[in-house]
Amino acid sequence: MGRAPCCDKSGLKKGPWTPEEDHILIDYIQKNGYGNWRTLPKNAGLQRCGKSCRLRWTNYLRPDIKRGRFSFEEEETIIQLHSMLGNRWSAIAARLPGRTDNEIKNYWNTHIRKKLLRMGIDPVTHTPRLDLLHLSAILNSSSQMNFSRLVGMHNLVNPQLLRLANLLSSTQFQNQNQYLMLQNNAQDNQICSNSQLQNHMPPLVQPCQPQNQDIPTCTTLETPNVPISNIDQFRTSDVTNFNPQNCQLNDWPNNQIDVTFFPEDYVPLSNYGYDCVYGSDPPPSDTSTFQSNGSSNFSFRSVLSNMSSPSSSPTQLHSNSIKLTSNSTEEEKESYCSNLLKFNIQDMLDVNEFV
DNA sequence: AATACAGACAACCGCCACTAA
DNA sequence: ATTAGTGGCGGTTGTCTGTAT
Repeated sequence: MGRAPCCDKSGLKKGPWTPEEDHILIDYIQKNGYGNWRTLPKNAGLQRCGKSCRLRWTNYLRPDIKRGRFSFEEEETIIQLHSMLGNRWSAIAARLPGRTDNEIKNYWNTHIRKKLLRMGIDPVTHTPRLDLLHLSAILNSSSQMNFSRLVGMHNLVNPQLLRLANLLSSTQFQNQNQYLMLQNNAQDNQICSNSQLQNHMPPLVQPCQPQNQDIPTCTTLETPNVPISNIDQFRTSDVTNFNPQNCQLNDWPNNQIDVTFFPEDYVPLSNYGYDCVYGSDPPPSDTSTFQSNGSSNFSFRSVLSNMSSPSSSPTQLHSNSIKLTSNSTEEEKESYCSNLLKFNIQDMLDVNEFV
């Protein structure tokens, strides 16, 4: 035999709380505390479910709640914590005094998430957009489907997108090692569970197993000869029968890519194309060819660690030449954030095209 | 001025781990 | 040992408000 039901749901009020109800709830809790939410509404004389009372109190009426806009420092903290903890809003809220999990969750979904997307960053993984990465996986999907076959896709997909995707694809195999290393570190430090960690790493190369329903599988592209000018069109195309095996072009020897495939001003990137404001390696001097076998020194890990490592922030974040305060304007803050997480690839193409 | 649309956020829903009975 | 309620959490929805047309 279990406990009695928490409340009889019939006849209980739902929807927005009135000031009178708030007053009753505050009064009651100030006098009696909030030990038992089941009996609280009845004792207080509220026609509400105990759960509703608890939510109203913890998310809105609690005296220690800080109302108003999030400061830039708070926003920065949320991003860092989210990169470590994922959508564990209560855990994030525990590190932001005066803020509730609900408030942080709302702020993330309405502000931060969109901001990261605008910057070309996947708000779930805190790495460059998953759709771009997945496209890179498509391109890298098998030994038979190497980079040279992109030429056959030129009229199907935005060439710039292909270039970006290939750029990212070159990092995939390296990421596997980094993932394993980070996983071990996470286990050692007990930062987060493996499943959480996986959510923060770029996908391993798993062709034909999309990580996200929105993302086409590798055997897609049914609408040949239809230029796809941006990623949204690509994603919404009816693409089911494309078979890379049917590509007619020969492979380039030694997996070396003709430099003419890249923009004239292209320079191989360090740090996976992230232009971290601190610690990025200088570009290699030889830019005549580009190795597509993942031998370049790009590193998403640097991004992840820069965003997630408590030691890297806020000190280093604040080391930027632009000093922001709580009074900084929204534009200043956004500009500052954009610089923090700027892609080098933005130098060679406009990522916003794909957002 | 009216309408449509988007953004913001409060509140609800459903699930899960814990635990009282 | 089992059952079922409680509290907590994350995801989603509903409503209000501001802005654009």
